[in-house]
Amino acid sequence: MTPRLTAKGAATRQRVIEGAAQEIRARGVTETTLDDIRARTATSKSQLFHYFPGGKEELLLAVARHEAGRVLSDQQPHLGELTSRRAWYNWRDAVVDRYRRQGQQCPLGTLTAQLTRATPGAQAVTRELLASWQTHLTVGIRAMQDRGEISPGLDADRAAAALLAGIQGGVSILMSTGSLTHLEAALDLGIDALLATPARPTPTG
Amino acid sequence: MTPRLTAKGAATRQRVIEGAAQEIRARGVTETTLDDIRARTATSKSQLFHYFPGGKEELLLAVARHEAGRVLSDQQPHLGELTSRRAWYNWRDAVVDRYRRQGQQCPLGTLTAQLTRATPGAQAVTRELLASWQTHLTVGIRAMQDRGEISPGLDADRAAAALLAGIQGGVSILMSTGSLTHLEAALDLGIDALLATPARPTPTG
DNA sequence: CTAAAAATGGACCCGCAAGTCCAGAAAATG
DNA sequence: CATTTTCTGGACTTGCGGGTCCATTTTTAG
Repeated sequence: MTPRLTAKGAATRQRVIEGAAQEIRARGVTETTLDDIRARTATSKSQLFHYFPGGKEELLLAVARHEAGRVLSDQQPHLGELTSRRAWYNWRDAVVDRYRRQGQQCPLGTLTAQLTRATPGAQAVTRELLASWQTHLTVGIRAMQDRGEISPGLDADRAAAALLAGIQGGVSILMSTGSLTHLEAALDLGIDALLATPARPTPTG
Repeated sequence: MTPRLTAKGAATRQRVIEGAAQEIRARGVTETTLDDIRARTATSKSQLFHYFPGGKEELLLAVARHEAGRVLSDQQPHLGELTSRRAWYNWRDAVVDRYRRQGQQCPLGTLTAQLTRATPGAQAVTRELLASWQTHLTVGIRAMQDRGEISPGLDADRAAAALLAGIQGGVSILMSTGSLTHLEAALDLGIDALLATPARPTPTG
């Protein structure tokens, strides 16, 4: 079934995925044809189908996975150590920066939008990405609660969900308007709401 | 240029738009062909091009406009009179309800994602929808500020932007996971944050 | 009632892009 | 080495779907 890949083969396969990702970022999923990918990655039609027997759909899914991986790694190390107010602000800046750079191209969003209907696998990619992202946030909130910087009464997971929603929405608005203001507002107000929570029952003194 | 429409013609045109919207909701933009629309609306190819000389793109744009209109009207009358705490909660419920009903089909999102690259018009539709939506929220926040229920120091427009982002993100997560929790969390925490704002500079006695 | 304009039906064209196929080169294997 | 497997090139097929065209019917207008 799955033919063993030689080093060369694995390299080619990877080259195709990355080239496809670039092409999709540059021109959009719907506008990208296998021939475009073929041209950019200096491969032949038979290679594409050799490494992705499921055709375009399988290739797009691989690209989606690739892009999903980048989303979180681009937020590291900040996302992994949300253990101080400072760390939260650093993370915020990393997120804003990442999406400022990315601009209006959202490969993953359009990819999944494109694939969701067809493949259950694509939906899983998004689902896992979101879950992992949210977990990181929840862990961060809990850490702050342990340090007494956020009220222990707050539902960490629910707060993380809301914050994540704000980010997603900010990004999606960025896609359609080109403006970062919503993303920034969502992050700023979201984090402020978290950190403004009285740590302990107002231990003033 | 634009041929005058008879009553019959206008009706047909409208039928096509609504049928196309249904088809797209049911099967997704990319999967929907002119022939599907033709079949569902009991029209002929020539009619499609008669009423939408610009072809599929023009038709999709019309559908996008149609769907955009529904987004806000579905939130009325609540969205237009956010002048009490009660009203805010009613609006919240209306939003959640609307998207619960819509489920994982987001015609507008996929439509604009599909069109944005091509037409500047599609981007304008989204932009205007978001702007109008946010304005309603801002007006509501200001109203609450006037009534002394929200601190006058709060930046109403920025808060509205954050809330809107949360909704957008909640919806987009709903699309990819089928779960309403994020939308609810974003709305609940967002509104709570607004209404929890001390009305006046803590006039405690 | 009649001429013009609009509405409709549906056959047809055409290009594009996904997918197939086979033959030949390169690499692994023993 | 030999031979088996993997990798590569590229011509070819094919179907689908957007778009065109024209003939016919229906409606409007004077």
